[in-house]
Amino acid sequence: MTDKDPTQAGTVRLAIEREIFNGLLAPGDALEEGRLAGRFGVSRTPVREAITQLAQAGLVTKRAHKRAVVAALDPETLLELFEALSELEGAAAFLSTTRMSEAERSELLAIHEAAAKNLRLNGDPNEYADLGFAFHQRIVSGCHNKVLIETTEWLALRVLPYRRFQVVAPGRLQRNQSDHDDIISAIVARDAAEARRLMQRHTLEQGDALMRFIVLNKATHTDFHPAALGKEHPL
Amino acid sequence: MTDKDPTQAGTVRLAIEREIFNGLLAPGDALEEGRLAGRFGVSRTPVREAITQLAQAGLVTKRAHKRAVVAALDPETLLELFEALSELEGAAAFLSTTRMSEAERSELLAIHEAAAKNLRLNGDPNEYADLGFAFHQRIVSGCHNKVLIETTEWLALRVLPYRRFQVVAPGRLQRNQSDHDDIISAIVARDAAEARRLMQRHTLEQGDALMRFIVLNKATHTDFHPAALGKEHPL
DNA sequence: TCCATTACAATTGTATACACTTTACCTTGA
DNA sequence: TCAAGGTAAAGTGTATACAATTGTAATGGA
Repeated sequence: MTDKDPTQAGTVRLAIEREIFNGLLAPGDALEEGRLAGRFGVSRTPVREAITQLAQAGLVTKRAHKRAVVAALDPETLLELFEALSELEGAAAFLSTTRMSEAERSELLAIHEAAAKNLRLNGDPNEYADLGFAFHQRIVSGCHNKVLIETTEWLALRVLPYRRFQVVAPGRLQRNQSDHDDIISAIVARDAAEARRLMQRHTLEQGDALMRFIVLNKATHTDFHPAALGKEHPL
Repeated sequence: MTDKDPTQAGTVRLAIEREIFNGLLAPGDALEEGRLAGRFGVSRTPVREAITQLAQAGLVTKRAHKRAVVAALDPETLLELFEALSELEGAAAFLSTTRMSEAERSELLAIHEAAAKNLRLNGDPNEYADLGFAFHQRIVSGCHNKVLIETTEWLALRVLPYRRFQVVAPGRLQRNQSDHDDIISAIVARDAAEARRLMQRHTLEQGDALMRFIVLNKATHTDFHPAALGKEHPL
């Protein structure tokens, strides 16, 4: 997914992608080719190509003769996204249970334990979030099916701009950790079917939690504009 | 997926896509921007944009400063593709079992029965293939999850160029039909878990059959070049 | 005042020109 | 004959110019 593309179009694409994940560019924001070209110091051509790629990836939407905008997911689509993602991550967990190498499994355990330690000692929540992300990623990559991995990451990418809204609801982290506990247990016990079931339910619940937060906090889309969370918006 | 895009880039993209599915452009073939531009009577710019889109969709591969080529799937990737596809179609079957409307269900039944009739009367094999495709498609679309549908079709698209190699092995059609029988039964009985299991196994077996055929018939990739099956290759 | 129409500005879509990279061929030497 | 190097051809990447379309605001009439 993150191909080292020495071409300017590739560089610009990564830069825009980064700004979307950073929240500098939020869902609904317009991507003007001319401005971006000026900001990045290139011509419109590579910018246009970058936007085309992002559009195909689903991160921005683009209709003929209209300005491209960062993809804004309505609650329904967000729910569908998590439903599909839960199936894919569940499948990955199923396959990973029997396919992970010993090294991969112990790395997964190490990540899980680091997260547990962070939680016990009331560590940095951002670090905990990163560990949680790593946890999911290792389970997915453990299935050793490049197509499945790519597809899963492709979907996960689309919800990434919304992850920043994830609020730390009371008890949410503990619940998350205990879910991970159970998943680890199933994997260690080589119970693939159970790993699938737990992983799927877990991802689905994550989506529900995010959805609930967004629906509760929104009047219009602009209300949960990431830039409103502290970052100043660029021209 | 098939957006009506009045722009030339969109038209060119559809045209190239069509040629790939037709076999006019086969896996491994190079896509030269200049030639294509000449053939379609446009400049290189929209052609280039079309290729970028196809590359992002996975139908062609493109590296910097190298000619874009129609994606050639090695057997390993093909297997991975079917494994992932089987999970998605299984998930779709699971969801469709409870979500399909009465109309959708009866349409699915009608398709299934038409296929059965075709098989009984030794009808046109191409028609049977079309009905089989429709069968899968209805089950997928019945899940009412646009993201899941799009993702599934996206993967199915990538194996489409290879479907033409599907040989009618003896007893293969009967086996296919009996698989469909069982899936229908599970859906009618509202046994979602069983529908998932059967659908997943079925898709996986389809992939195995295709794989087996390809591996048996290939010495090099060019040996199962679609153009070799009758169509003359375009310059 | 309000709405429709129309002209103008802003932005996207396409063509063309050019720079840079890769590929292919040809030469040259052993 | 074959390998290595270099040179020309071909092809991609980017910039720029222009055409086509859309957004916007001003103007006129009711």
